[in-house]
Amino acid sequence: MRKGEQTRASIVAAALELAARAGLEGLTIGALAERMQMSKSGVFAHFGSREELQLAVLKEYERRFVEEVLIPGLKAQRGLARLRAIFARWLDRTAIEAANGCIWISGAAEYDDRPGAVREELVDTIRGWQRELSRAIRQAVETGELAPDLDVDEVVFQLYGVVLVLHHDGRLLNSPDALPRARRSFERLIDSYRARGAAMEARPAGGAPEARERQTETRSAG
Amino acid sequence: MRKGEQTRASIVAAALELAARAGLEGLTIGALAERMQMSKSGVFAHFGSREELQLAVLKEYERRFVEEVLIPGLKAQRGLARLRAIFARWLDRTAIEAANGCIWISGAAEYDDRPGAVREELVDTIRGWQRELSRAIRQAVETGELAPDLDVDEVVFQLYGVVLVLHHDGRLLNSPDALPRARRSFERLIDSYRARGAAMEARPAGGAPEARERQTETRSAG
DNA sequence: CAGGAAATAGTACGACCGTTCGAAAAAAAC
DNA sequence: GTTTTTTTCGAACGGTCGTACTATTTCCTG
Repeated sequence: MRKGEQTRASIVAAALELAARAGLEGLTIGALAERMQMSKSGVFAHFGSREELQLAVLKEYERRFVEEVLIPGLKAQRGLARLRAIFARWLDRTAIEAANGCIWISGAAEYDDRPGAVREELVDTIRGWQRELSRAIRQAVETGELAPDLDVDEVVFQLYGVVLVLHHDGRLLNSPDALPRARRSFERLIDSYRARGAAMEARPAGGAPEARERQTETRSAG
Repeated sequence: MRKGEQTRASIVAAALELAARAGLEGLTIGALAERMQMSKSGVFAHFGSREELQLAVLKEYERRFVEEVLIPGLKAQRGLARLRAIFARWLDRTAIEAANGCIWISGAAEYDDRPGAVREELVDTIRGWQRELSRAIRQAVETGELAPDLDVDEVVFQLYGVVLVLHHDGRLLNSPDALPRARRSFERLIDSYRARGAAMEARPAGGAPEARERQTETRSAG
């Protein structure tokens, strides 16, 4: 049964590239089969339905996203440094995707009105990512680097907006300035939320009120 | 030749509603004919091709957008008041579209990789709208309400991001807080670009982390 | 090297798509 | 009221889609 899983994985990888360009809804079994140099039914047999294929693509996309954006970002020191690291990687990835396309963003447009398993998976995934962002922001508040009275969800909202417009301008309008603008927008945003006055540098360890961090707990609904 | 134009106009109006939900790419002549209680070929004859239908929808959408957002906004006094009026109407319209869908935004995802007349029309229209935004911002600089050294295109970039994430969160994630968050994000953004005092020393952003005062209350999360 | 299981190919079906074409119906012109 | 133009219809075509079903090939194991 080893060959099957191997083939399936390479099909998903190819599907990921096709879906990045044409969207999850534009992903077609025929085109995928042609790209794999397989028959339609040969590809189909690995998933049983197109929807299952789309879900597999969505899960693989998330896996790579976490691997490329979140995991490396968690190596930075918790607080503003980590938030910066995560967001910088997110921006870089989105900018690269200006050549391909982000299936979360295209999927948001495709499935915002289309109920079903794909939409649910997409919503759950994006909510999960926003939860990770919230955590990073909250930690930057706890370290005293960001203002204690900020609205965490609103910061997430604004950060997401920066990424969306980066994708929009970079991909539809072919704006070469989009990436530096997104970076400056982030800095300006964070700057407006900086804690004022006392204690610019906080010490995570020592007499900190909260418990020790757990780096392995990245997702709640695994 | 009067009946024809009349029918065509009502077809375009119906197509606008269908396209708002399913996207320009999901707009189908069969579904449109059914909604109009006409035959497929009867609908088709008014446009000659699907692409021409999509272009007609795009143009009608822009006409309504200008009529509902830009024109009323121009009645406000030029400067920050006008910018506020325009953006407020834009947000309201986008929030309403959380129930339907904005074909500029869905179209951006659908056509960012698909060359053709529809994409060109979409890009031209959006660029035109961004140009109107630029003008309103520039006027607010000229009146002395916004900082003279701001990057107009970057403000447009950030404003567009707010609208995109409003649409995203409101429509995909069904977030009820999206609209007030978008409004506060706008106020915070504008506030960070306010002209400070009289002609002060010219120091662009980069240093001076303490230059801004906090006057918007961020803790009013209701 | 067998034999059974897993993986792939081939073919066909029904549904929908945009589009074409000629006839019927409706509207406008005279 | 008749003629001419415009508008609408109905049927059909070629194409692509996801999927089912049946062979055939390939792989793994005893």
